[in-house]
Amino acid sequence: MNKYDLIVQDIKQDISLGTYPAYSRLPSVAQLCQQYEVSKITINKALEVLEQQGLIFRRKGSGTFVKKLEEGTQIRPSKEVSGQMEGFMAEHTARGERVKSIVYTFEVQHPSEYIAKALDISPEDFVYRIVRVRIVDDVSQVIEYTYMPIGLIPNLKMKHLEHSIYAYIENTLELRIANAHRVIRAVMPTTLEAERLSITPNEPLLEVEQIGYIDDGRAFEYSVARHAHGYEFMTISMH
Amino acid sequence: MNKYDLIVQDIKQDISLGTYPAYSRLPSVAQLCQQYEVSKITINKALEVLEQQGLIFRRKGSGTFVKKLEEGTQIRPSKEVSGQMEGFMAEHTARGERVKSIVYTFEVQHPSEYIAKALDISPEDFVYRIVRVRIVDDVSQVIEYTYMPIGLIPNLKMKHLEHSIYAYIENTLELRIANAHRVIRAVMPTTLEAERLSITPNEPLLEVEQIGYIDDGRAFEYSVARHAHGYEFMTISMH
DNA sequence: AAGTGGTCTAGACCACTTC
DNA sequence: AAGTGGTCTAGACCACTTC
Repeated sequence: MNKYDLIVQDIKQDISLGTYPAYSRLPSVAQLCQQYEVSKITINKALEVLEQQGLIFRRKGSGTFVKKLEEGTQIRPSKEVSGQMEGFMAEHTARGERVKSIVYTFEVQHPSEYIAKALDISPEDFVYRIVRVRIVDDVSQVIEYTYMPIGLIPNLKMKHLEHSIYAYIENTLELRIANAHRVIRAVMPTTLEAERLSITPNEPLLEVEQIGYIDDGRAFEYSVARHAHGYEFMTISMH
Repeated sequence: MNKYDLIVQDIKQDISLGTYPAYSRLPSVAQLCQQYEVSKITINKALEVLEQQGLIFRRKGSGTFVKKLEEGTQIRPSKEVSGQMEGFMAEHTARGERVKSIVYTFEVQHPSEYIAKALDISPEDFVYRIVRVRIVDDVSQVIEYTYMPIGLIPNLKMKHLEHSIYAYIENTLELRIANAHRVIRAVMPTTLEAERLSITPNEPLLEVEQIGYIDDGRAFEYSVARHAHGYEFMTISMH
């Protein structure tokens, strides 16, 4: 673990315990350097992470302050702001929820031109096509259409789909998932989707189209997830 | 302008001109240090920015590589990944589009308890309540419900609403907008909204609920924007 | 004038990949 | 063994705010 990550965790804890209450000033960078026995750059990196997670704000010449948290915001011990890249399973089981999956489709086919482009492969390569509904605490939450190149993700089995594909990729294949590009839209469900999600056909869905990348830059996943039941996507943006 | 920002701009240009094509390796950090006559930390910071914008990826022990851009992705010369915090007006006029606003409501009132909490003010303070429809190239794109504390944003006038509130805040009031917390959902329009947006009542909208902050940590804006016509919200997340 | 955070340097050491 | 990016140090200088 890096020094700055440890400092991030420590300051996070101090904020969540109320040692540093909302609007209070953190010790100055110089003081934090002394306290943690590190150099200025290490403190700076830690504060940068905390700022990007929306927990503090920094004012040149003035100091670093604890942000007032909005109602219902939880300080996460993990690195993620809103649990984006952990995978569906990890995110929900971490909250103590029961997750099930119904797999409607699991086949291998040639990708459409659009998907081939997104994954940066040839239309003559093969991809898995997976259709799953994810069920959290007995409520159908989301229907996912996932495409993955078999060349990159070999030997994918039904049992992985029923649990976590991400765990298979990271633990068994030992690939490191790096980041994802997402496009978010509002859509209406098709008749089939409404049926599979047990919703009325006039409930809008939040569609998240995603291309996931591993750390060597290759796209390992193109997916479209359509979330029901007022699913919320949270994000923090810097000016 | 910082050194690293200049390097970011320069490398961006080299990528968009094809000097560094997709999948090619950038010069090593050491080489870039020589080339730009800066230290390693400066190059690192520049590459960090480019990575967060999704233009490159870095592999320890291996090098820094140009990412394959998805179809339709534009490299922006500005700092923003997806133009989140520039304000609606600036974002669209930058693209050469004509932007108009219809102001339906412009009044001062006490905030609801929920909005008072979001803005971290008392329910006895006053806020502007603004309802606007934004029209881009003669198409109604979005209806916005905006609440701002009059204590923080004094003397707001109709002419600002018709153009850019952000410009008024940054240029006239000289407040610096720092960041925003957003929650995104899919919703259906009300009958009134469908009318004002000139859409059918069964077209889903992308709702973006936002709290905007200035650089001293105070919330200057609570707003709910409901976007029509398949508006897309784009984001990049790191693992 | 004193304190603050932001940027930057020259250099060190490390884990990792193999250009 | 050589090259790579990532982290970290001790210290400098700067713009900014006034703790």
